[in-house]
Amino acid sequence: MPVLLHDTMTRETLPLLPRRADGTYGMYCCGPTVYGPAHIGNFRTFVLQDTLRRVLETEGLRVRHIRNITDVDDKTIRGAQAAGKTLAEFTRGWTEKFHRDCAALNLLVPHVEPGAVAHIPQQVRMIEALVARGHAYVAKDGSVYFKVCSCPDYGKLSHLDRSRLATQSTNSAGEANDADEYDRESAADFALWKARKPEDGANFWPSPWGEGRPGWHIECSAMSLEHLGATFDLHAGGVDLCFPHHENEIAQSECATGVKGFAAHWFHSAHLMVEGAKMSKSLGNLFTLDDLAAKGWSPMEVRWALLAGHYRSPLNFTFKGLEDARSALAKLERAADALLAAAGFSRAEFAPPSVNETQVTWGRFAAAWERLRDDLNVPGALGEAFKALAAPAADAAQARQDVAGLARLLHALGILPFQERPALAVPEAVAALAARRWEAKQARDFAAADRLRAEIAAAGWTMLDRKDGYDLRPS
RNA sequence: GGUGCGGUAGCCAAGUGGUAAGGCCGGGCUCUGCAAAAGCCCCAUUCGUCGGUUCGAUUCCGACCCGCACCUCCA
Repeated sequence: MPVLLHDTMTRETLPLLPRRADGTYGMYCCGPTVYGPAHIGNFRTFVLQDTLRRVLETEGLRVRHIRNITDVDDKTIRGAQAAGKTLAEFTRGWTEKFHRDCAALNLLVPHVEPGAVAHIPQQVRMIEALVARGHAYVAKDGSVYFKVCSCPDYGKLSHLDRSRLATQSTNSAGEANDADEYDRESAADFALWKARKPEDGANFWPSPWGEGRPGWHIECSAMSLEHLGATFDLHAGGVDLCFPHHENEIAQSECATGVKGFAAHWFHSAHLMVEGAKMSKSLGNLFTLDDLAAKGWSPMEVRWALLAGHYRSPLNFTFKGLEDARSALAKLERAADALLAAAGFSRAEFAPPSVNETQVTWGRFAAAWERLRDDLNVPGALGEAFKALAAPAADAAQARQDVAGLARLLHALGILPFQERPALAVPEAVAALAARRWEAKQARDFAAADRLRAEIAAAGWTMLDRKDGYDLRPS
């Protein structure tokens, strides 16, 4: 039974099967533009892509995962100039930050992470092919545009009517489109190569059409061709990329190579809302992982919260949702501990299964896995997992099966249990009060202990007693 | 206007032509100097509205209402 996933192009839920003879499953994911820290909206998409990859690998497929880094565009150039750095220095810094965040969220490292700047020749070659085949034209200033009307099935992914694309004037985005208004033959045509402008600074490259830089869409076409070939299994991104980015990629790639069927399957994840509102800088709700860490939320709690909804529905990210995630994760960890104890295992033995393991054991988590395999239904899978966990294992043998199944399931979800939560910085005064209260409690001076508890509460902290000590957390 | 997604308990969120998973919160009990935690139990006669098909619909069909997203460079 293969993994099933909804496909944007056909609008059907289809099996995910490798098309290559060698059995590898090639997936290309549109990665970040590295001009600042990625926010949780970006990470919802990357977490979902990572989860899909994990599910495919758990199913036994050998996945080849490509995720690009966009390291040249208006935003990166402006950012580098504002920071007084070269483009390469600037984007390297943000790429490294991105990698740290990905690691914290337990995202598997892609097999290749190609960058646009490192693939200029490939992009130029593809543009040359498009010009040679009559799918692109050179404008007066040396920019090159893709001729949308030369591609009869343009619009097949987003199901947009081509006749409307060129003529529409009342759409919401029509107004703010001056940046690329050079001298296109049609409003629907898009830039493949942008002629050098003064504001580009040192960021230009030679080409047959003069100095300049590649347009945005062409990088993914060139890099997917370079690393996966003219056709490959799956292409992923956020819903916003469906049009025009992915539509343009299809047009460029298929027209340049002459091979139809650029990507066999399209995986788009819905956007994230924050506290019921669209994320935007003006609302100040563009949280980064660091923002959330500063408020005491661990990356695993964030990952859980980001996975809490089905990928095709918009997810409303809230602090209540993070609290839910924290409680649910803690509950899962307790249940896992109980299972480990029943099986006679230690936490160290709660390891993900090896990829080549032939004996696939799901124990009582088979139903959860079925959910996951059917259109990446994470909420359904979690529901089944908790249902399975509600009753204790019948005996040690079942507990051992369950441990294997749960470990496998959590590995597929990328959930790492038993992570240390980062300790919050406790103010010295509060720490001192807590120490005094602990002493008072040990001396059974409960009146003093209660008084100190109240003082700690007044300072905004809650003291939680354990048998052998205590924890402090902001109240 | 076009295209798409969705409206299920206080919140989040699955799901099915046969009578509503799960998580969070809340309530009760047990345990416990107190507090918290934990364990156990309880918590939607009902699935946006109105029709239709059906022995039976939340699930299929139609209409309507509401929300959201995209419609040229935002994951």
